[in-house]
Amino acid sequence: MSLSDTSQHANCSAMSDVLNRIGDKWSVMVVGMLGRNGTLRFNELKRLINGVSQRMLTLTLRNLERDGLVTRTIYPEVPPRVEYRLTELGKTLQEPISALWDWSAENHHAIVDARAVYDAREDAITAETTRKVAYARG
Amino acid sequence: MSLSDTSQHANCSAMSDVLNRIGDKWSVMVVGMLGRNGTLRFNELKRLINGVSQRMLTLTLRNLERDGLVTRTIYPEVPPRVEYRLTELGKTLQEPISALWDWSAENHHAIVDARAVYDAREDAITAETTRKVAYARG
DNA sequence: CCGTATCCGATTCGATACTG
DNA sequence: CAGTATCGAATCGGATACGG
Repeated sequence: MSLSDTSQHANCSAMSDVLNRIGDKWSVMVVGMLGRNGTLRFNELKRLINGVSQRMLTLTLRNLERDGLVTRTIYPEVPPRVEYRLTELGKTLQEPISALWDWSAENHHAIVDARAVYDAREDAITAETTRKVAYARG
Repeated sequence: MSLSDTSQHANCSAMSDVLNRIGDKWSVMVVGMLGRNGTLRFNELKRLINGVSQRMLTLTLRNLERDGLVTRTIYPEVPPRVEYRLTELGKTLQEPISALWDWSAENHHAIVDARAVYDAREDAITAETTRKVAYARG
């Protein structure tokens, strides 16, 4: 099934829960990092992924593990060591995510520019309204 | 810049806001629908996208317009008619989104299965804990 | 028809503190 | 080191009502 095959009748809810996970910022980051580095420990991931909190990294990794995209290996040592890596299924996800990543990098500037144009226009409208109000008042 | 080029030094926050929009379920749906159908009116989109509220569709379309991915054309008629279509930039987004969509369709079952296995194991652990507690009590 | 405005419950997420 | 638990602020998002 491809996008063009997906008729109105196809149940989009099946895609939704996949997209909910895929679309999650932290999940994308984790898959990206594990894809590049192979195997990483919890705190290595935490350091690599800028801005993720311990809580969110834990939740993200649990969800990815639950979905069969990441394996979690515990080494019963002191201090404890836990290693994460992509499963075979997880590796297949690398390609579409990489495509999205590339697109983001390539078009980020265009989007930022478009936003600036849009916001400038919005501000102009607001300013004009303000002037009209001021005129009505004056 | 590709995924493999993205070093630890690269600022991931640039990707983040792109991914925030891309990862949004409704945005993906809207881009998918507009990509397939070319031009759609507000209520056509609302009907095609299962479960979207008027509020969310409006917000999603505004954000896509702001990001330069969608154009909004108003025809000053009675009753009013507003048409949405992808910009050139929006069309380039179709391919990576389509790849992700295909991956979702292809691997949805594997993920659901993995979740079932994971949850069954979790339940087993919980049950065992419960038994131990019951034993300790009894 | 195509929105905007408002309310409000649900969810998210960071911060913090604590554990094996 | 690698988590878990809890709390509160913030955001999300549906429902509803209203407007051009």
